Amino acid sequence: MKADKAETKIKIAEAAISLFTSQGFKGTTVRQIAKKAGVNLALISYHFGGKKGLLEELITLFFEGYIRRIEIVYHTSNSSSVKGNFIELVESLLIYQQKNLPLARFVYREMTLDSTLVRELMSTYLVKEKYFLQTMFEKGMKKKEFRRQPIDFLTIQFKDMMMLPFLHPLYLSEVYQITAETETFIKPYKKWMVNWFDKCVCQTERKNPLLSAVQAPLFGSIQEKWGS
Amino acid sequence: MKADKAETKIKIAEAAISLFTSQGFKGTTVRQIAKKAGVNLALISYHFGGKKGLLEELITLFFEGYIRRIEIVYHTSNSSSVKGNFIELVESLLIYQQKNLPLARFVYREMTLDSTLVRELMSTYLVKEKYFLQTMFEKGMKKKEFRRQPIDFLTIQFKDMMMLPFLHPLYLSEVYQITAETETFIKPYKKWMVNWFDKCVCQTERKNPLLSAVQAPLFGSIQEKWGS
DNA sequence: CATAAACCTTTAATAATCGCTCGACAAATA
DNA sequence: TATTTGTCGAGCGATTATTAAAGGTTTATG
Repeated sequence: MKADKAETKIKIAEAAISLFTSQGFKGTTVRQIAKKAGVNLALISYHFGGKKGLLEELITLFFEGYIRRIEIVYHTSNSSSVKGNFIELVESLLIYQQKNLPLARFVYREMTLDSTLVRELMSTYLVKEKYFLQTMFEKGMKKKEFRRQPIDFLTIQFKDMMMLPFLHPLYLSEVYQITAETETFIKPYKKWMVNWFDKCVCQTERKNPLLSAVQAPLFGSIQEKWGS
Repeated sequence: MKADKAETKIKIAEAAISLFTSQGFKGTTVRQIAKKAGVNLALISYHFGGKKGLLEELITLFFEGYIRRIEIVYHTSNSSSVKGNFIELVESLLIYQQKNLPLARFVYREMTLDSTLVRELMSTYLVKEKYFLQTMFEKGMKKKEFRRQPIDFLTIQFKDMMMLPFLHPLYLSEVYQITAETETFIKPYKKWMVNWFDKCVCQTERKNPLLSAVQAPLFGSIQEKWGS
């Protein structure tokens, strides 16, 4: 019996993601993957050119989609404020990571290792990510919308906050009974990040007495612009 | 020739930490450890009861020191403000992690896996850590020193910010040319975290006009209390 | 100082498991 | 029918962690 080629490939990939996520790449055997996928062991080498090829294909798949999301927001954002751009970005990336939660988790973990693959991925994708984020932050600073502050730390913290719930889901569920998988998570966490933008990233109105004076009546419309 | 027992054990532990950190636990073989430590292969099983025992001993060692640092600040802090307590904690934990940077990195990575060991460690150490942190945050809120906000997110973000530079040092050095190993790192990063406390955690003075009015002349002494 | 006990280290070997490939077979394609 | 493509079982060669047995060294005891 000969199933569809694409179908078995997907079955292998799904099984691999699940196992890599909970056990790590090195901690997972091709036999486990084949068994979980319900296919023959040799098909992994046939379709992906071996265990290592499977890993690279999965990681690349994740980062391609990840960077694409950033580029889309970067180029086609219709928000007038930079903070608005960022909020669109936050929403897009949270949804993307949540949809690919196990994949994201194991990719992020794997990226903490030392290997030539990791270094290649960093110079390919993460340098690009850094460029987009820092350009956006700088834009916000130039417009006096953001407070001037160390841009490296700012970028790193933003990325880290975006990554946190998907790198440590077991920690969140075991210690805090928070599940990043559910739909109910994204909303409050997004709100939390918006609050961080307001308090830490944006220019505080206190430093500009004039703006502070007119702030109250304008409050509604400004909020509208930024989205809820 | 027979070396000192403790000496051999330390050599093995150091080699293991180095290799686990860059290659991961599963990615490291006992032969590599023995070769790097310059000792016989069987000594690892002899001294640590096998590779797994070595892992558990190292992780436990790290968390024991980690929790002790928290407890010390928690019980013996001489700061009058809760924010002052936290700043002492930040400094103590940053130094501890920096002194054990490779160990911290591989422990944090290993904690993102699914295993009974990880779950045990979480319920043993991370639940305790959560208790201390949340109690401190609640104290700050009761004293109106901290703004009322979701305490789970607050605690998680604090822990995450404390962990960030030590879980992703390769990312920081490859993409940002930041090295968490150097002494020059702690100071600006600590400052960054203090700023986060001021902006995001603490009650803003704007909400209390009276305090705001007397703030300027008192500025010096308050700053003194909190430490630089 | 001599001897026994405890401790540390090495050699050699074991069983288990690893990723991967080969040849046969079946199904689709031409 | 001939060829390509997908699937499978069997098994290869290499490597894994671990251990048992024995040798060497230190320490305690008389």
